[in-house]
Amino acid sequence: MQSLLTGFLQRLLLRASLSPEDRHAILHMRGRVIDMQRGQELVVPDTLVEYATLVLDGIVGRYDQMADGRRQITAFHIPGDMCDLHSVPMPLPAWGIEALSPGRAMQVSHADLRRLVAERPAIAMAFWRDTVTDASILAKWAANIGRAHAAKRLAHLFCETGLRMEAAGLGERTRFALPVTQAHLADALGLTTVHVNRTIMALRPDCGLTMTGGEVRIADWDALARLAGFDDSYLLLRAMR
Amino acid sequence: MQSLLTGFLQRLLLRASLSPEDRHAILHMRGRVIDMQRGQELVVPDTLVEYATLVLDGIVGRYDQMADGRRQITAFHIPGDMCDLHSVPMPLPAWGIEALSPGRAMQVSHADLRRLVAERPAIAMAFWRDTVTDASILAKWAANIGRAHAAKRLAHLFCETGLRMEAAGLGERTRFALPVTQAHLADALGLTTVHVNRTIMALRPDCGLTMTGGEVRIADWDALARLAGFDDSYLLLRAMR
DNA sequence: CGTTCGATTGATGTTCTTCAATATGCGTGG
DNA sequence: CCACGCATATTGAAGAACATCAATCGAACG
Repeated sequence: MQSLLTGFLQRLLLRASLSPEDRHAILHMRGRVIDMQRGQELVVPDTLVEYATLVLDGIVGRYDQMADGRRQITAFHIPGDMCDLHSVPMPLPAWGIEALSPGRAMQVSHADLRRLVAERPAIAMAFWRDTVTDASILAKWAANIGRAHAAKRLAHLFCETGLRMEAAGLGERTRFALPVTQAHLADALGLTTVHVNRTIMALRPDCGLTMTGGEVRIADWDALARLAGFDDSYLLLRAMR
Repeated sequence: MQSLLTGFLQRLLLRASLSPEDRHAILHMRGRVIDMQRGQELVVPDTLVEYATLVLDGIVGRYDQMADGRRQITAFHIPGDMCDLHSVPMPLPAWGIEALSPGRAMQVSHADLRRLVAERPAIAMAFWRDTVTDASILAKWAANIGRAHAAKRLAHLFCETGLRMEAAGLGERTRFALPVTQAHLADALGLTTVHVNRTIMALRPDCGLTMTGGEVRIADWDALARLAGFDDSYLLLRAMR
């Protein structure tokens, strides 16, 4: 079980310092490992949850479901992310969480997490910081959706995901696995699948961007970052160093 | 100073239960009261902050500033909100905060807040919960911006603000002060001022909505809520009851 | 009384959506 | 091994929502 948790600990250590005892406590959390199918619901909106979900493999998405059937994805979670750590202080979320690709996850009970938080202030602060980081990314998504054109939105999302993957040790910023569909990208960016498709194809010659077989490759990172107006400070990767 | 803090305590108590000692500790926080002008910067992006800001009067906005001058407002903060409580665990935010109207605010030092959090686990949880509530609202904003047309976006924002005002004891959902400009609304909704103006005027006959002299009145709440597809669960007002 | 900021209006252009059809890949069962 | 079905990707044409540019109006304020 320990090896499954190293990714999560690594993520926390990006933005917090934890004592050996705290690290030990993180690595010895227990949970249930589940296999996920694409589209599988992990958290249903407005339903009480009793565990947080650590992504082990695959991509998981948080989304807002509208009455008319439209949906907005508000986060991509990559392996090592404890999605819905929010539910520890607030176990009745209005959003939903679902697997965007096949993969595996570990469900860690709120009872365990609350005990950890109560006994270890440094872990409490690290968890709080983790949800604040998530909020910082979400604010940037809102800005991207509200104020950028399609090409810039896509470019920004790919830059962000590349950096997050690299920071998590899951590839390079210019080459990483992102096994989601164009419809998922559309739901994340507030666009239609048709327009996402056309925009990605326009990005290929401009930035050497390809997305085939669930793998993203970025031949010209600088061109993509320039188009996106990308500034990584919102990822808070250096905030506590 | 106590009376200035009752609004914040009231806000926390919407979603948390605190012991008399905890309440006492909240009410006896100390801080510096400042007057705000419209447009005044409270937090500059990518700059270290050493205090959180409690809104006493007026409206405060969190925003993302893009390189090309465009800006996206990612939160409206009303009196009683401790904006940037996020900065307690993460004092180098990528976003900015500015006064959207004249008003007053109280700056509470991080040192005091961290001490409070370290000594009082219930307050730590209440603060964490507060930032999670903010994230829930932000996720809904992202969905609104990404997936709703202009009229629906505006209607949703007015419904949300009305309910939050009412919950904070600052008016009724159908009548409350919102002293922001149409340009602010545009920046919050990912639209232009021109389009906001035209859309508001279209909402007047449909939902009896008026916005004059910084005051919003909603004659037909049900029509507005229907248009917005409004469901208040994301405000988490009943989550901990 | 002029200045400034915000609200309003008009005309025109463009990004993106919508609707529809077709293509492609991939797993599954015959 | 091939045929089939399903999900995803791709392409085209037409229309709608919103942006842009530009001007005017109105109220607050020094």
